[in-house]
Amino acid sequence: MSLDAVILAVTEDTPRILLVSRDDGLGLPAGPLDVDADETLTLGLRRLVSDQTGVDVTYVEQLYTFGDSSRSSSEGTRDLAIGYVALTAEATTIEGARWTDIYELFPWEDHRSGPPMIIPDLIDPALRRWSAGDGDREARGRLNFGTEALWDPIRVLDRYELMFEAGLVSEATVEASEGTGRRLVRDHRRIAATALGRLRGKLTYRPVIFEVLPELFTLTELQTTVEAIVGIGLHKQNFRRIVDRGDLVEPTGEVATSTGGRPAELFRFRSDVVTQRPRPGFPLPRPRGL
Amino acid sequence: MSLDAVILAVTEDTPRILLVSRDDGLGLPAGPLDVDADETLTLGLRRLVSDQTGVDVTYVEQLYTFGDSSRSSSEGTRDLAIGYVALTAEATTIEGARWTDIYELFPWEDHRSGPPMIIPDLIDPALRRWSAGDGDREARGRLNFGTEALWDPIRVLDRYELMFEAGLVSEATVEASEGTGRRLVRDHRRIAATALGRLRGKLTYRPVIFEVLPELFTLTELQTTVEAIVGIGLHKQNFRRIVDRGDLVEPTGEVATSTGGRPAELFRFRSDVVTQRPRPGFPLPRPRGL
DNA sequence: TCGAGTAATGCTCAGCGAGAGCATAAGTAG
DNA sequence: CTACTTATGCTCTCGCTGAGCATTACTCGA
Repeated sequence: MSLDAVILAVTEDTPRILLVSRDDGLGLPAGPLDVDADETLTLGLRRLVSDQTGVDVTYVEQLYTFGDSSRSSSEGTRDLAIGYVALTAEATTIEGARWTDIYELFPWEDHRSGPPMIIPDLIDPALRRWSAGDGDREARGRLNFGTEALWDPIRVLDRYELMFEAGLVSEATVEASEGTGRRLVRDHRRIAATALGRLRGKLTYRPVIFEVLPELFTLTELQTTVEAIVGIGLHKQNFRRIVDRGDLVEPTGEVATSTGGRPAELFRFRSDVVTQRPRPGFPLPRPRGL
Repeated sequence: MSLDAVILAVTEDTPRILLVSRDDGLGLPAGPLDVDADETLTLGLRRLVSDQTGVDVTYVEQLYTFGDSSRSSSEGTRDLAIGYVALTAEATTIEGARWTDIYELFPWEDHRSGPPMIIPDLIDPALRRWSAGDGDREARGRLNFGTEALWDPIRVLDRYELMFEAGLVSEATVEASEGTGRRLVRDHRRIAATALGRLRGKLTYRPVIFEVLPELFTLTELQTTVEAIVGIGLHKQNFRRIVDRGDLVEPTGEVATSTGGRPAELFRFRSDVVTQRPRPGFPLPRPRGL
């Protein structure tokens, strides 16, 4: 039984995932649960991450338990893996661990400056070839990579699985096209996709974003951090309106010494929103067509 | 390592959970994974449910993996339990298994005819005693059981945990007040709460409701089934509008031989919505105040 | 010192969707 | 034929969302 951790931080508008070097390539921090030392699974995960990377995470959420027989190491046993997402402010790692832009793993997921070129240049043509004539495949292609108006940030796993089925991403045992992002060992890239989708969804109803922000921050920093994770650009004034009305932050009176332009006020997270509002978070623009 | 299943069906406007009799009381169908026989965890769960209850489920979704040391049976090992939600049309069970109205477990969750009396009569006073003077407790009480306008159907687990902390529900090792719903063995009632909340949320973006409906149904049957699970009443005409605009169903031309009143047309689920819309489901009325 | 540049913050407005109610149609039971 | 019941259609209002314009408060260079 192993614990696999997807650890995310955001620095300078870049969402980064913590990876470790293994014999067979890069992978997630992962390892067995120490049943003697760790009271809970969450504590086990924290210790494991700390041991392997030197990073202490602030937020932990269980993702999914993977246990198909394709994971079995030998007959009569079953390798279970419990996946986790964890958040933290970016910190220095020990030897063997490194922060990597998560969009290196999923280059089609970053739409902050419009749809990335990899979609029209590489994915769309490949999907067209893959689905030629098959109406169901065509519909899935359209839904997942079609018009920008239908783009749904949370469907990360659906898109990854579509790419996988179409032979566009490689996993440990399956070779596929090049140029579609960095591969990880075993099914770790798939777990990372699950994590990114889950986190994007969670942002809309829980204030988890503040786990990756410093104590004090400007509204612009808050916005660009949200955008980094969600992968789409947001309207500045409307974003402020959401923050205001949601009572998510409180002003501190201090201002940031900015570089050029009017100085921004510094804000602090109001942690008691969670006992005051049923779903405190950042509602994303809804994809059109329900 | 065990698999625990929360199996739900809806008959005659009542959401029912499938329970089995054990030495120490009622509980969820549960048992170990057969690593030889079952290729995947999901298949293992289906077999287990079928063996213990005689029911074949149509939809299975993994919920959560529980593994704190409080579950350990002995030193040096760890009892893991993977919880699942499953859906099916209600079917006859074998001896020892029975369908039970899920609101017998959570009587405060059924708001289809307004707030249930147990809230003002029993829960509110008890919570007031529990939180007397403590501002944070008071805020949590208000948020979870306060005004009907803030009632959020998906926060089932939050409410259960609040009840538990306030000594209002019993679990295996913890005695509490009477009259607050049927108890189950171990932490099975908590798992059921997790399942109900998850399912309510899922309804809003995935067409899982059709897993508990027959092939053909009227719009009223569809609505009452949704209401049964969500636990709140919905505006009839607006519900139709959602169904129409969401392209979730298609007319069959046939009509139901109803009892009294104008006959209703029969509809069928359009299963290809899932490849056409990013989030096909039934948006619930949002709680006010974000 | 002044003007240009840059970013923060304030305000407005059109369009859409959700919530709620009224009106009509099409059956059944006496 | 009438009263009753349920299904279905339509409308209207309000609030929220998306989008843009305007103003403020700084820095930097001429």
